[in-house]
Amino acid sequence: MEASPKVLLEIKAMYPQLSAGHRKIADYICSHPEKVVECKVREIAAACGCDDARVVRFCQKCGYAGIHELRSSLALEFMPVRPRVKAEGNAFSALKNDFLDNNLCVVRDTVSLFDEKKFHAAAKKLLGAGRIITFGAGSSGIVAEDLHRKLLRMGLASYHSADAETGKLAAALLNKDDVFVGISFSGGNRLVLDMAREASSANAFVLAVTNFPGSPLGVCADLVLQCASSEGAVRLGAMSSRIAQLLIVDFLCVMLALEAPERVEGNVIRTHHGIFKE
Amino acid sequence: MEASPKVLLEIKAMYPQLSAGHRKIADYICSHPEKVVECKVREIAAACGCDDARVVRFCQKCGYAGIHELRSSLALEFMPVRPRVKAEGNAFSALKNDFLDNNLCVVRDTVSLFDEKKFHAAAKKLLGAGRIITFGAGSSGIVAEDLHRKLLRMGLASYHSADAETGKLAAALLNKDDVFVGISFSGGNRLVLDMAREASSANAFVLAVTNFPGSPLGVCADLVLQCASSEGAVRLGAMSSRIAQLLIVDFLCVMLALEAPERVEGNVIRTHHGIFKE
DNA sequence: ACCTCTTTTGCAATTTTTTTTCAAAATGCG
DNA sequence: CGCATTTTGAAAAAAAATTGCAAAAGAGGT
Repeated sequence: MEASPKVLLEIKAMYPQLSAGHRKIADYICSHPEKVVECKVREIAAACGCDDARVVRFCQKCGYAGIHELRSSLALEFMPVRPRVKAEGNAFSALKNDFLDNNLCVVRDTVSLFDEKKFHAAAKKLLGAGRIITFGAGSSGIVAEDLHRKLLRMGLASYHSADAETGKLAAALLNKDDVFVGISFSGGNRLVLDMAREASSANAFVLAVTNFPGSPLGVCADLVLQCASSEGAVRLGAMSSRIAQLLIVDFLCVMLALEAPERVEGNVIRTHHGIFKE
Repeated sequence: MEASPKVLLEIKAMYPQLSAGHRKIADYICSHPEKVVECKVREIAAACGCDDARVVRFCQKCGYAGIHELRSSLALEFMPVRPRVKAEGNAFSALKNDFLDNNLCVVRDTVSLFDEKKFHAAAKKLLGAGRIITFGAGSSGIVAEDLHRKLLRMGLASYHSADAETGKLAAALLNKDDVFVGISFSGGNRLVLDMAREASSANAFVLAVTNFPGSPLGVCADLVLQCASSEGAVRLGAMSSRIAQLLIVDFLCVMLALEAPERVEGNVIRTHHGIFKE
């Protein structure tokens, strides 16, 4: 899997500023970039059901002088020989590469740990839940909040409080049809743990998202979704763990959407329409 | 080391059958293949000290209909094949692969847009700021909160409120040494925009994190850090955009740490110690 | 809902680029 | 040296890309 060429990224970034007709061209180009190189304007226009003038104007709107400039910019991105001058291994690009590698690694490792049975079970539990409480401390808190938001969006009775005391109170009031989702990198955070135990003794189902299934939280949970941790050279706050946790939340939502498509239909559509209004 | 493109090998193979004038063109093309893509016939001819007709005839002699065919054949050699066919497996692993690809793509694309000057400038502004306010609506809100946390951790005077009214009030009270960080996928969210404008007219520095530099937020900002958008097959809420935004926040923090190591020393240690307590 | 002002669009004209034609010059060959 | 073939550049022709313009569509403000 390759990174997309900058030219296409730029075009995608222009999307909101484009008219419907121009968007059609943008779509076509992004999904068939090779056509830009091998076809004449006329043919691209035909494929997009419009006049050539529109294609040319599209190029101009995207900052190119015309089709020729777009063509060569696009093609040149792939030409390896290009400026040997790029031999510069400057500090910034080295840093960038480290950062990239580190994050790619987290994504790959976390996804590779995805387990069908566990996600399936988690999705089922959540969909059948009476109430759901999500909680995480520190950086994991924002992940908990994100999950909460997504659950709400699907019409599930989710609750989230950043305040541990309030959350603990709420957790104690859960019952056996309910689910508590605890998120913690280490699985050892006291606030999350207390809440999980509270929920557990109220007979609620405890779902844990953590890097360490053998941690106190993992042990106390009924089901653990595991993140991969990466020991990046640069470690500053909880950088990559948050991303791994979010990947789990995202994938969990994909599973929810598959199990209960009716809950998302409307939302997906609404999201699509709303993309450019947020 | 890369294999030479077929087109060039073919040209080299034609060498013995070429006239002196044509050999000159062949040499030129083989040593500057990118020129074929980016230059007009006229320019290539000039570089070879001949008329354009000769260049066209050269192309024809090599078996191409004209310069256009040579151009596209050459460029196409480098364009990634688009088979896009993914290895089969069960439905779950297919889904997993899609999900993985999509996320790897977001990471790669976003990192590829990292611009040294911009990050440097952003880091400098933040370090020199009197006060900092971060804000994002919806999913971007959690990113804003995450950034806020990290800034605080470095001892910077950051402020964040999830409530737009309060935030707007705070933004209006900024002054020229202060920074407002607005985060929005589309760059068109009204709440973020209002706040950014408020901050802007108070003469604060406006830093935007958005996928669309040309959006209202991007335009109103003094500096834009751009995320890459991905057309995931699965689009549910703002999945990948959040991750792209977090990558930017993370990298920004790496830059801050580089520019002002003294601000992190203590914290990094504290963080390391605290990992298993969270 | 209505009107104004801006943007988008297709057509046709224009300009630019590529290709072909043609006659002169060069080259090969006996 | 002279004929046949190839190569060449200038200019004509064709093709492709771009621009101007007026009509249509859309956005924004009453």
